[in-house]
Amino acid sequence: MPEQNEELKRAGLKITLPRIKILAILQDPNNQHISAEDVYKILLEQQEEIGLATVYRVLNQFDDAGIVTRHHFEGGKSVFELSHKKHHDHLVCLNCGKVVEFEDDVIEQRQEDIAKSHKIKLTNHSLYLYGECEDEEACEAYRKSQL
Amino acid sequence: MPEQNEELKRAGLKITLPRIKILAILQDPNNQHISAEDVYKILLEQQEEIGLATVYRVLNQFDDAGIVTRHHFEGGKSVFELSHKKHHDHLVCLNCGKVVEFEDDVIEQRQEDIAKSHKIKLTNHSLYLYGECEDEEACEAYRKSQL
DNA sequence: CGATAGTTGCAACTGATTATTAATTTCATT
DNA sequence: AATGAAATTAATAATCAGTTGCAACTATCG
Repeated sequence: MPEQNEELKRAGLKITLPRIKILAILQDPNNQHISAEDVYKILLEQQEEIGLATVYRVLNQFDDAGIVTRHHFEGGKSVFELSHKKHHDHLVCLNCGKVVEFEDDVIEQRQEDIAKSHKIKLTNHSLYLYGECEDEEACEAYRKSQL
Repeated sequence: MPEQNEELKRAGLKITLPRIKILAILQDPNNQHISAEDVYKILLEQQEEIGLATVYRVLNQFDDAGIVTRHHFEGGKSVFELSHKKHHDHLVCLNCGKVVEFEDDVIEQRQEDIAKSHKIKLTNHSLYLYGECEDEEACEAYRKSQL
């Protein structure tokens, strides 16, 4: 009974095969910031009998339970990542799709100040930086490795 | 021949009724940060014969021409605003939907630094702050005024 | 005015996500 | 280990925002 089951129990979710499998996929370091479709594809590759709707449903439950965090990167579809301990924002290369996580206390503080100055209590925010790797070699190599 | 026609001409677009009407709606101070659907609704209220697809097409053309800027607020659908001269970010009240524009040079600078430190050339970014008005009276009043 | 390239409205389509529902599975209790 | 209620599932249809193909129209230039 691996630690995944603990996580599910803590969230008040029954331990089912789809949930265990999906959680395992999310825990794979290669799959940080993954879309529902891509989770589904991996499950199919693993010969799992699962419906795409179940993947969406489970990811939403994980989000509600705080197990994962949903992000809306450019490109229309949601991506999910395991909830870390600490807050962070994202820097995305539009060429290779690489995602860098960062945290910046100065920015965080300014956001608070700005909200306060407009008499709004901040509940959350989304900050995404988009750009292009300066090292084109590495960028191209990474892009190819992701297909 | 109002100034709208100039704007369209400059963008290399023919001056047609749908484009003039849509541009006029965008220029109304009440309609900053408006969705395609809402533009369409206003046109219908004005007894205009127009298709929703045309609204989407025209807004995309305006975006390409730099006349409007597209934003992805929480909630799935895009909103558009007339392109201002200077860059700014947005602070949104999740209760009443009020949108406050702000600019902060410190944040802008930190973003540049962060991107540079990760060897990524920044092309653009999206920063949205979400919260709740502290003045609940005013918030509620504003919310009602938007229906 | 007449030609033509750009536009329009409609309807059908897409891609991402959610709702419905009948069947299956978990799990606390026998 | 067997049981049964409640939760969960797979499959399918439905939805929602946005796009596209196309025949009919129209702004603009000569």
